[in-house]
Amino acid sequence: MSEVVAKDGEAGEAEARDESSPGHIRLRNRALILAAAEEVFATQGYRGATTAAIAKKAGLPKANVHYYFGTKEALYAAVLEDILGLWLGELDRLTENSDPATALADYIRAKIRHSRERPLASKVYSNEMVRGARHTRDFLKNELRNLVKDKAKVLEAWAAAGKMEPVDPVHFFSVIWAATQHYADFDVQVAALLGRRQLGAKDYDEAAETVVRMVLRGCGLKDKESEKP
Amino acid sequence: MSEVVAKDGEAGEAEARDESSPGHIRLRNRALILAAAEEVFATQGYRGATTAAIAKKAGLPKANVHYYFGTKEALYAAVLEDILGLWLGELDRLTENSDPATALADYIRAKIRHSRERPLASKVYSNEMVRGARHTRDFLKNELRNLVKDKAKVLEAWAAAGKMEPVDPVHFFSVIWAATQHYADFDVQVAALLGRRQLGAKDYDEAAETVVRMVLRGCGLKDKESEKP
DNA sequence: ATTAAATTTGACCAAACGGTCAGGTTTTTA
DNA sequence: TAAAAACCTGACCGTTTGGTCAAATTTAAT
Repeated sequence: MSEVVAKDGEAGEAEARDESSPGHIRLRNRALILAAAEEVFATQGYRGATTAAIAKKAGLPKANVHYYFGTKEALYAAVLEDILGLWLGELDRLTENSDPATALADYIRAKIRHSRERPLASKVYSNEMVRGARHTRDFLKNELRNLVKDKAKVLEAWAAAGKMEPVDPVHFFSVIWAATQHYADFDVQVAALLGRRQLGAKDYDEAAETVVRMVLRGCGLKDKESEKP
Repeated sequence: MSEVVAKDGEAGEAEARDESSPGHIRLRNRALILAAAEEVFATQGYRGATTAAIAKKAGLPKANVHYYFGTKEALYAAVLEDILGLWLGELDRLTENSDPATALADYIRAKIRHSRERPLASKVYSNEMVRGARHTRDFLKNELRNLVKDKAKVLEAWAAAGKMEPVDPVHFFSVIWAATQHYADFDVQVAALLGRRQLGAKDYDEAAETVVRMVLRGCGLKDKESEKP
């Protein structure tokens, strides 16, 4: 129903400025609720998330959640908006003038780091896609598609300059996103296969290097062991 | 709560044998309900799926669903059991004696075909993983982990024979699964990026070739353009 | 044909759900 | 400091949910 993005909300989960500034209560409570909602939506799904559970996790009464966000659907849209914001900024490293191997390796490592640091965001997004992207159709068809078109030009330029082999940009990015987000969405599965209770720093590093190697070689590039974040 | 697999259910969505055999009603109705449940669980999530919606899609009254499966959770477990069965059989192609490039390429193409033919199964599984694999913990830690250990030996043998470079088996399979299942779970996203309403045969073929190229080159193999299913 | 077993189903229930609201308290403004 | 705006929240409501059940019907076994 409601559509998302391009409304520029006020809180990205970060803190309000100092105390006792005009809207500091609103900012703080919205951030509390958004963080709680992200967790509950990620672990319970849209329908499984109850406003009562979100309120409890945020440490507020349920009516307060409705006071700030109105409906559950509006709260969900706000959570998604936060998440889609993260999505868009990360591809900046890929420019015609940068070195393909370095830029791609850094991008993949950044995506894996993101999977480690904000797995809940990835899970909410994954859930949204699996259920048919009802709240994000326009984002996919406009913002994200245009972004891929832009980056497709970069890939073409690199290929034209003989720096890499030509690739289909959509499938290229799809595989990168699938592989990197897998370590957030399926963390339980990977951990079980590795015989661990949780994934550790080393696991994420090895994951990143595996993906980097496959992607770089997949388009005719050599792994340069670039600087790791 | 309930655990899954290794109970060998009776219907894999297929038909009962002929009519008027002893348990033909049970078989037919269970299959109807399982198919309906897979669709509803895939598109609505566990909590979003209602027994009423499943019953309606199966063309039966709600009480009938409970008559055959007892609780919603038991029905969910039965659906998962069906799906996990598919999971296990597909890795058979990977044996020490087979050619790595051919076997891996065929396996990846089979996984992509699976994503195309049974996207709902993949979505139910994805949802289960994202939500923490509460019904599949034992499957992951036992059946699936042992399977990966087995196939790790095959990869080691191939590497020892100089047929490919050594790889971490868990990350290797994780990337393959992530990339292939992505075309089922995120079909809406890929379609949007390609500017289509739905993915077509050509899209899946190109996806498969992209993944095959990356995976084969990623472990030092040449693409042999093996027979496509 | 008779009985036993399996199947069908509308009606019903307690619990949980998203959402509302009136009346109170705190914060901000003037 | 007084008025206004923003914030808070227990209690409440209509709806939906998973699940039950008894009575009826159909199918299977003897």
